[in-house]
Amino acid sequence: MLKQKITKERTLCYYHAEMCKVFSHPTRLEIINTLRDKEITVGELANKLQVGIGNLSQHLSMMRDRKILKNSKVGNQVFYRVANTKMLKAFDLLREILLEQIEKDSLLLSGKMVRERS
Amino acid sequence: MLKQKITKERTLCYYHAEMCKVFSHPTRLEIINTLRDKEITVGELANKLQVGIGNLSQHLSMMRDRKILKNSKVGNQVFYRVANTKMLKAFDLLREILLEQIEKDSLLLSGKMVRERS
DNA sequence: GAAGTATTTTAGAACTCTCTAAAATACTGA
DNA sequence: TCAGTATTTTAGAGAGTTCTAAAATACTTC
Repeated sequence: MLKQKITKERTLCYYHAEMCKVFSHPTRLEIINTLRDKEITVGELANKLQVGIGNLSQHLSMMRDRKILKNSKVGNQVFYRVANTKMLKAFDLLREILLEQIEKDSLLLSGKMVRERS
Repeated sequence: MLKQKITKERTLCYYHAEMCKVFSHPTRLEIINTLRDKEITVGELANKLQVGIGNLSQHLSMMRDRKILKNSKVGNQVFYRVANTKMLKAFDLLREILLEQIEKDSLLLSGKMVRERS
C-alpha cells in the first residue's frame, strides 16, 4: 500500500469531503431545499417529504453534526433551519451546472445540436 | 414502507446527489484541486497524490461519467482537466464555509470568544 | 404520575462504495 | 510483431451508509 504524507491540504480535503457527504443523498438535498427560507419541525418535514420520521431524524442529525443545519426546541417540537446561506449558494451553483448538463444532453439527443466545441 | 411520489424536484435531487458524490471523497477533492488550472496525465496525478494508479483511474472515470472532468488522449497518455469552472466556484464556496467553521471552533476552544450570537 | 405526542436512538439487515492486486487493453518504437 | 509503458477494467474483500422497526427519551396536559 502507498503511504500518503498527511499534508494540511489532505486534512482539509478530508473534512471538506465529510461536509460534502451531506449533499450526496437525495433526501438530504430535499431537506435543504425545503428549509431554504424557513424553519420547520421534524414532523412537518417528514410529512412534506414522505419519509419515515426515524430515518429523517438520522439525516437531520448528521447534517447538524456537520453544521449544515441548526435546530431549536420549542416545547415538544424541534425546528430545523439552514445554518449558513453561503451553503445555499453552493447548492444553487451545482444545481445550475446540473440543469445546464441536462439541457445540453437533451439537445444532443434531440439532434438539435450539430457539433460540440471540444 | 412510505411510498414517495416521484416529483420533478425529487428526480432533480437524485441527479444532484449523484453529482455531489464526486465531492464526498478526499482523493477526488484533491484531484479537483490539483487540476484546477492545468491539464495533467493520470501518471503525474498518481505521483502527485501518492495514490495507486488503478484506484485513481476508478475515481477519474466516475468523475468523468458525472461530467466533472474531461479527458483527452495523446499517444500513450491520458490528460484530465476540469470540465466546468462553475464547479470550482462551488468547491471554493464550500471550502470557505469549512475554513470559517474551523476558525470559529478554534476560537471557541481557545476561549477567545466569550459568547456566540444565536 | 399516567397517557399522549414529538423526536432520537439503537440494532441489524441490505446495500453501496472503496481499495487492492491482477488481468486486459491501448498505444509506441524497435 | 515484440517488448515496454500508460491506463482501464475486473473481481472480491472489507468498510461504510442507509433503511426499517422497535425501544428509549423528552416534553405536555390532565
